[in-house]
Amino acid sequence: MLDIKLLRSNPEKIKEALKQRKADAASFGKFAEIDSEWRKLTLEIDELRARRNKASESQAKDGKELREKIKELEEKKRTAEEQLNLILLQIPNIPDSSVPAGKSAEDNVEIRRSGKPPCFTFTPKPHFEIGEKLGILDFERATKVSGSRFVILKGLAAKLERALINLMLDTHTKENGYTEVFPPILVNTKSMQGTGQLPKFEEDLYHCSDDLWLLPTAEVSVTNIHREEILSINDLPLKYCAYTPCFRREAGSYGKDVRGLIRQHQFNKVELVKFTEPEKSFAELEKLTLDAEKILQKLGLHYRVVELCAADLGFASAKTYDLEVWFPSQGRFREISSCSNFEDFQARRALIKFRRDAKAKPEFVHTLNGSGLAVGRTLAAIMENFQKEDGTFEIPEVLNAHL
RNA sequence: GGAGGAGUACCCAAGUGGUUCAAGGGGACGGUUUGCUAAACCGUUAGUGGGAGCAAUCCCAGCGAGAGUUCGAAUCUCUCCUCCUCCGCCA
Repeated sequence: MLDIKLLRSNPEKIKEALKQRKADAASFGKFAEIDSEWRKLTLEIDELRARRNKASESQAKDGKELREKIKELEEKKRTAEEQLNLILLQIPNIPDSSVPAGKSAEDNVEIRRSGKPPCFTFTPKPHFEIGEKLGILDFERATKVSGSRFVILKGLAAKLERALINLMLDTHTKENGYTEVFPPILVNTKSMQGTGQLPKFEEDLYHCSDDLWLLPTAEVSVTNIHREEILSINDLPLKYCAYTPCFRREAGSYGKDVRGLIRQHQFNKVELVKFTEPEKSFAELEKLTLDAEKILQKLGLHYRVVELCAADLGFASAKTYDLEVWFPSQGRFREISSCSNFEDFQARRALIKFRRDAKAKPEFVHTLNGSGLAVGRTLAAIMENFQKEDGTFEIPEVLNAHL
């Protein structure tokens, strides 16, 4: 959520910024109108209430009339407030000034590369062929059990999945200084609103009974750990890592990546989340990205870091680096991690603040997160990059300690 | 799921319709004293959100959340949430 004061004082700046990310500026066309209506009502109500307070002090009898008038105006104010809130919750974050302009994902900027693509003396196979042939990936039965875009990992694949999770968690906790948490996987509506999944992206989410939602990413429950809290500056930066399954409906991606582990309704991910002071968040984003990269380096996978252009940024993000890993069967890089600085966008929605010292006014923290990494895609990348002509694949040395 | 109980500010806590437009204590912060620390004493302390104003400042909201009754609600009524105790069920 953006600062409402910014919307009042400088709407043009925001409209300009939103154009960059192809968001519709029309979404808050009525903002000014409704906002001034709201302020007018607020003033009127406050004055009436002041009069009522005076009247009740002297036990005068004209309070009834005032009460009815107040009730009427409050009703109107509530309506305006709801509309205003809906507008505010649907406006995306403003891209940071360092973010490159662009029209689409084509305009993302490569920042750096690590390693080299593997050379094959044969035509490399896609991971799902390798896995099905080895009997360790079973898409057919998973479809029977659940539906399309599900998989059953069997034997070595299941074991590798677990080893990867452990490698990631151990690296982030022991080497990168994150605190491991295992959060709820079902969350309430307020949490989904806090990080920005709702109200706008309901169609991407699984909604359960009792008004609970399945996590699309651990970002939601981990960031909301500190919702409506005032943190001490001594605790910053707070760094958490969490392994959770993630659930996405993938509405609107029919026909995309239909085969294999790349795009599943359920997948495992290790997530990194940080809470920082505003002036440190961009430096922390660089570090967080390096933390995620470290896993790919340990596994010996070829990857590149890409800075997303304004048009490709996620709803809540001010700046994002994607890590993309090489997939030999496709001859291209695919996203395996996304590391973002949300600045105070999520903190404002979720009311996460900190105090610089005992007397200071609370300020919003900055929140960041990144995948460290998407586990299924990592497994797929290992199978493809380290495959041998006989249809088997090598297991990176570093995983042995975790198998 | 059933039956009870509770939720007041950073913490503990008084308060069942109008000098409580939220006592008291602890803590925290500031000060006096002191070579330093502690103690003692004095003072400050609901944070927050919102509105008006160039500003000093003024006003409004707020006792778990929301609605209601009333001239007036922490206090009465209803709904919901959370926690605790007992019973039942359960990995």
